[in-house]
Amino acid sequence: MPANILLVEDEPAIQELIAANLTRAGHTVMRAGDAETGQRIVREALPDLVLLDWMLPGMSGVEFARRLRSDERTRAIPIIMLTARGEEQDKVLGLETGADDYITKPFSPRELVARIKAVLRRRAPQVTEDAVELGGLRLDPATHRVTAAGEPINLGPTEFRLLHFLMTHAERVHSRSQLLDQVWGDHVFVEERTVDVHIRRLRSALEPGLHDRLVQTVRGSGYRFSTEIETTPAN
Amino acid sequence: MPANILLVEDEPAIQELIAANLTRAGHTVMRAGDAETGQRIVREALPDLVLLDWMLPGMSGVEFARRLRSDERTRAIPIIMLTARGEEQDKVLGLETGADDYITKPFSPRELVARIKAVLRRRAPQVTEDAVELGGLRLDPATHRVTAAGEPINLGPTEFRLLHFLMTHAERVHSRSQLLDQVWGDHVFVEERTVDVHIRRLRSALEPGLHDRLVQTVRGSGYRFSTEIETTPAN
DNA sequence: CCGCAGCGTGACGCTTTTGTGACAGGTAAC
DNA sequence: GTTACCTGTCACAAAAGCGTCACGCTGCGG
Repeated sequence: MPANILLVEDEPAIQELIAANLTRAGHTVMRAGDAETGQRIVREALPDLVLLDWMLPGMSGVEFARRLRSDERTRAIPIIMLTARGEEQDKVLGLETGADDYITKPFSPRELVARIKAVLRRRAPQVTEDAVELGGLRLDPATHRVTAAGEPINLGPTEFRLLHFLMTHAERVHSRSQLLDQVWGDHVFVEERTVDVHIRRLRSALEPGLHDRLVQTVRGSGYRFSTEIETTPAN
Repeated sequence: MPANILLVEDEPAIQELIAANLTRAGHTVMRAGDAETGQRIVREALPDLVLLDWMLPGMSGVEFARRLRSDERTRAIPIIMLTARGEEQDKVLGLETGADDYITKPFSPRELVARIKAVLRRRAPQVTEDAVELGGLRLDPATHRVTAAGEPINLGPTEFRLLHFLMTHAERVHSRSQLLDQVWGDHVFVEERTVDVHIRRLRSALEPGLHDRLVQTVRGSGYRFSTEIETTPAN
């Protein structure tokens, strides 16, 4: 679950260290060396989370947090306070000012990443996806199961996502490039023909000669999931 | 949302004051003047929440909290610490020991009731304390026992909690990070792969080749407890 | 009937994910 | 103290998927 994180920290060495760890964890990091810069970035970029040093030149972290909370657009942005040992009594104040969590320096990179994850998840409660039932097939994201007339069908992760997408966008034709974007993600780079191979694997996993017809080829365009089985002209 | 609340407070006047307010808010209040009495009540009555004075004769509040957390049955009970001004640095210690919140004396009755409500709501998705019976396995939180066809199965605390969660949320796939949150707790930071190890220990504790199949791996997603044994594709 | 572009298919290294055994602390009971 | 668990974390082994390729088939326009 990658996020845009604003790091407000005046100490360059610490800033660098933290940023490196966050990047390695898959997050995008924006940096600010002082509160003013931080505020500007917040307004312009609307980060998903703010990592905020307690001691800042010019404006204290608490004041920074207070301003974030007073603006409607930035009110919901989670804040994690960074405090040094010996400022511990301030943690309490930090929490009361509206920080969602705090970490005492020095901290382990793992703890930092874990707390970020926890805060982000707390803010964005997971949406439970509903099961799809179509053409005698049933696909349930919650249990990660696919069944045809009660009989379980074993699919690999990619096949599962592929079928899920096709079923939730049934009757529509999707080009290989569309499928790559939606199922693989728009950041990955794989051959378009790879889609063909997974379609094949998906078909052979479904009951051959029966449900595999639900996954149809549209020559020159792409693939489609359809409950209307194509009639093979008996010529 | 009325609750059974245990109040551990040695000062009679304060005890009386708090109890009156809680009762007026619709809660049931049990009182203890010292830690020993408190512990006994906790074990016997399993309150929904513990209001815990920081300074206690005999045993500190932190020690009290620690013991609560170390017992399987009382682990999930939320704790709110009561601290006097000037003990503020201890708040941090209190939080880190496992308290869910803290309140500084003197406090307003309204604040107290509000915080109680907040903590209870946060803990709201309480798992049932009833025995679970599923797939030939029986797990009883009350007696802390697991049996398969009458035969007892020995599990460590973590394995027990893990199995308990999986069984009470059967058929559903849980990612490692979800399991860490639900079984270990949000404030614990351990490697995700630790889940794997405990799954393995859990499996090998269950009857090999038989009940261990109930704990299933969903590659790329996580784990699942299911009575529907996965069909191994007969290739 | 031919050629060509599009698609199906089987095979094959390779990477990622998961299982497993071992180990160093830590804790509670003794 | 000592003993017997638990626990979290490794490193390594095993397994399962994945992406690509080469080749063969198919349908369509000439």
